[in-house]
Amino acid sequence: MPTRITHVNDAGDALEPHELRAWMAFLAAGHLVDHEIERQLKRDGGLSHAEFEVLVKLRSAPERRLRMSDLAREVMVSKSRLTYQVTQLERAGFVKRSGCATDRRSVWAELTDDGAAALDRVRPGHRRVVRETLIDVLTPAEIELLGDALSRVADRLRGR
Amino acid sequence: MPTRITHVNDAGDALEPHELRAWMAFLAAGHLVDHEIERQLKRDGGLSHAEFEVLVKLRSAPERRLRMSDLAREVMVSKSRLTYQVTQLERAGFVKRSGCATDRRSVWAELTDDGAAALDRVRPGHRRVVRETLIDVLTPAEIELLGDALSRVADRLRGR
DNA sequence: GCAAGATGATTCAAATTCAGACCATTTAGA
DNA sequence: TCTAAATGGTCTGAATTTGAATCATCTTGC
Repeated sequence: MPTRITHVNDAGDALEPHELRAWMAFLAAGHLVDHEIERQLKRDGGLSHAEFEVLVKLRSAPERRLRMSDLAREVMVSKSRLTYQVTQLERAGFVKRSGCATDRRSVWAELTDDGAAALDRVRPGHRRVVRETLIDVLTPAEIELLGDALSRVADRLRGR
Repeated sequence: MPTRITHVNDAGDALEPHELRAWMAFLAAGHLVDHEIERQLKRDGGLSHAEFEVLVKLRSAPERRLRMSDLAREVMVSKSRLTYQVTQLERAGFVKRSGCATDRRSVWAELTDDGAAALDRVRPGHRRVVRETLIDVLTPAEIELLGDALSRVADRLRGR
């Protein structure tokens, strides 16, 4: 047990050593892992991580397409940022936009065959990086617990 | 290496459900927590997260100052990005640059009193967000394990 | 049926980030 | 000592991101 705490952990209190360590590790790991991911995707397919995420979400969507705003929510980017990214992906021929019949405000973003192919090209390397940087460094128990804990963290924040 | 492999987790193989879950949670939690952090710092002190990190590192450095490149390494930011950020912070009066006597290539970035004050202003809110979004959502055991596991992940990547 | 407000998406200018070129030291080696 | 390579920082132009404003289309309540 660490030093005995005599008062309640009120919001705003300094973090305790263990908490601070977890926070700093969380930050650093996030930074570093993302940096590796970004590097690999750029090198193997000229994609940014966000663009990759867009393609991934589209691939697993029904009919390989999603409305812009749903896509933005999935990938967790702002609408204006998504507009830009999809424009880039469209320019590359990986995504195609089309109007939505039932709601003429919305726009479908649909994965093209070229987009699917691009995804296939980078995916093996992507998986390798995910393994090498994160998964293979953790024990099965840690993977389990990390999944539980961070899912809870994410779920909390989504419901805001 | 045999080419006969059918189920071994060779690099490049699809992630298993548990692994995928951990990976997605890691990504999502990182995104969402950082978003909250960014929001609070911007609102309470007009600082970006990276700028805040710069001030934090400087505060705990001897004489409240660091050389630009050491600072960049600490904050895990590219040199050119740090140059920009420090220029902004200097403009705001939170940091002061000065030449280094022993190595005339280097530049000291030093935290000013105004910078320290700015830090004091945003810190309580910052801690609150760290608690609310991450720490308070985890059990002590999870905090412990998260710290261990992600420190290992980060350490691995630093040594590249 | 219709005005007020919500929603979906894009646009614009300003701010930030990136990668690489560049300049001035410093360091190492022959 | 001289020179080539390494290091520390900045600068530049292009790319990206941000946040607010805008536009068009739904939705709601009356």
